Amino acid sequence: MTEEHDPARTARVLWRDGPKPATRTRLSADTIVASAIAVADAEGLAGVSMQRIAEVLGYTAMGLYRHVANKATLVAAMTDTAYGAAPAPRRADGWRAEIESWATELWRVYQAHPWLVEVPTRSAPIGPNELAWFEALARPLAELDAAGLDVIGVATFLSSAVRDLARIALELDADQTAHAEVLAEHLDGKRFPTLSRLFGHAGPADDTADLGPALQHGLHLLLDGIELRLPTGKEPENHD
Amino acid sequence: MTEEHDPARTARVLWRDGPKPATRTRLSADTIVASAIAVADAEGLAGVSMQRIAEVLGYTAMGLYRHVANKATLVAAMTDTAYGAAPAPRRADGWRAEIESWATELWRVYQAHPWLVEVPTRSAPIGPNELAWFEALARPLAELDAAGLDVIGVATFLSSAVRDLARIALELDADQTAHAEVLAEHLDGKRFPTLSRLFGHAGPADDTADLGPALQHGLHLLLDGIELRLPTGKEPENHD
DNA sequence: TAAGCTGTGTTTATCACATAAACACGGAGG
DNA sequence: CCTCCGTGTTTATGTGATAAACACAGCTTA
Repeated sequence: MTEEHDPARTARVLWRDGPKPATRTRLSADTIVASAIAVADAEGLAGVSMQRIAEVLGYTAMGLYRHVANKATLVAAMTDTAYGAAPAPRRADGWRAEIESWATELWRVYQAHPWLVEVPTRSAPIGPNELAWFEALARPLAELDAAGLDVIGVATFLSSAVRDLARIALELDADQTAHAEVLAEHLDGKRFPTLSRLFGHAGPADDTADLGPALQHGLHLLLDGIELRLPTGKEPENHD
Repeated sequence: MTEEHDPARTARVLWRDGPKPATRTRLSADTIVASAIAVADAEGLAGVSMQRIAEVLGYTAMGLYRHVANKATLVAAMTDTAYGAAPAPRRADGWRAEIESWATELWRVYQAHPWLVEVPTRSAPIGPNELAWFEALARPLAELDAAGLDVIGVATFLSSAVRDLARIALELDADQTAHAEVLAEHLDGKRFPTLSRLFGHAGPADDTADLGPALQHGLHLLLDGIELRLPTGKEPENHD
């Protein structure tokens, strides 16, 4: 069991609430986080160990602890940093376009930092960037005046879908053939009629590897559902 | 870096394709998996170590390796087992009800085995139960004859949302107050106008802790979106 | 039925990691 | 100049996965 991830301490790093900027210091939380992200980008979260990061920076593992409390904190900081600045509002484009673009941008973040989906998120560490992303999605939804729309609920639903779709897509990316084999071997038509028909005999690898389309499609349906609730019988147009 | 999770080997355990049932053996993969699930239910995935499980069963850690290859395999087996049998088809109830019920059942699985959302899913290990769950969702969708509906895409989208919503709900459950504090401290109205308005000053803890509603709501919208594509101008009814 | 083979569990050992504790060194303040 | 503190280092501990060699019980076969 890992040590008791202290959320308050973590928050202080995430929001740069540290007490003093310190003096003659070579290392800093920011450089550590940056290196850790670089390593994770290249080798996945598994490649990030205190020793490894220290080594990359030319220090010893224990040196890092002067700046980051513990590994959980480091990972939390990496995470929030990796999300980066949330997309700027684009009211002019209309709410649908804005939300679709939001989802696409988030998808790109996961492509750029695949390890984000591996981050064990025990005790949701909500950092500034993560919050800003959420805000950027909630705003257009909130301005919508759709009957009985639960903004937080929808926003959570959507963020969740994006994250998990990204996770699956990245996993398949990494492990396509093995996955396809197992499936091919066991996907018999009696037990799984629908799936075996849909996947056909070609195996699903190619179709499912890029979940971008699934995201677009699901999102589209969801937005159609929202549009239904807008005032005035404004018919949902065909957005294909 | 953990050892190279061999999917073929894992598959053999998941699908019980093992070569021989073996002879005079006290331990077995099934007992090991069962104990591991029990431990995980009680203490989370972090509580599951080879030593721990062995100890529970009255053996040494290395003894387990005669039956499970490695820890990744064990976890994969735990996972598929924990999902349990997929819900039986209920065509009579209509497709909406069937899908809503599917989501609810899956949500319950996550409540029963919270560690499922912690499972690091590198290289999607598709076991029989997982596949059956997916089939149970894909079937009603596939029978739907909705214009341009990407069944696999929607099914993936929905499963993803359920899993990740469950993850978030469980995390908040575990860590509510700390989370609320951080939020309360940093959620200023200038940077996050929408969020701070929606959350109000009460803090979001109570509202977001139970994501069941968010799931119901998002699902509802999604289904509305699907319903729009059904043949004949069959108007979506109000399912509140 | 005795000698070995094989399948099961054990002992021992290694290595990777996180992190605690004591220590060392260099500059800032008295 | 001496001392203290901040910053990084050395040393040490504990946990976990898992390799390798070993031990023992039955089954096999002669």
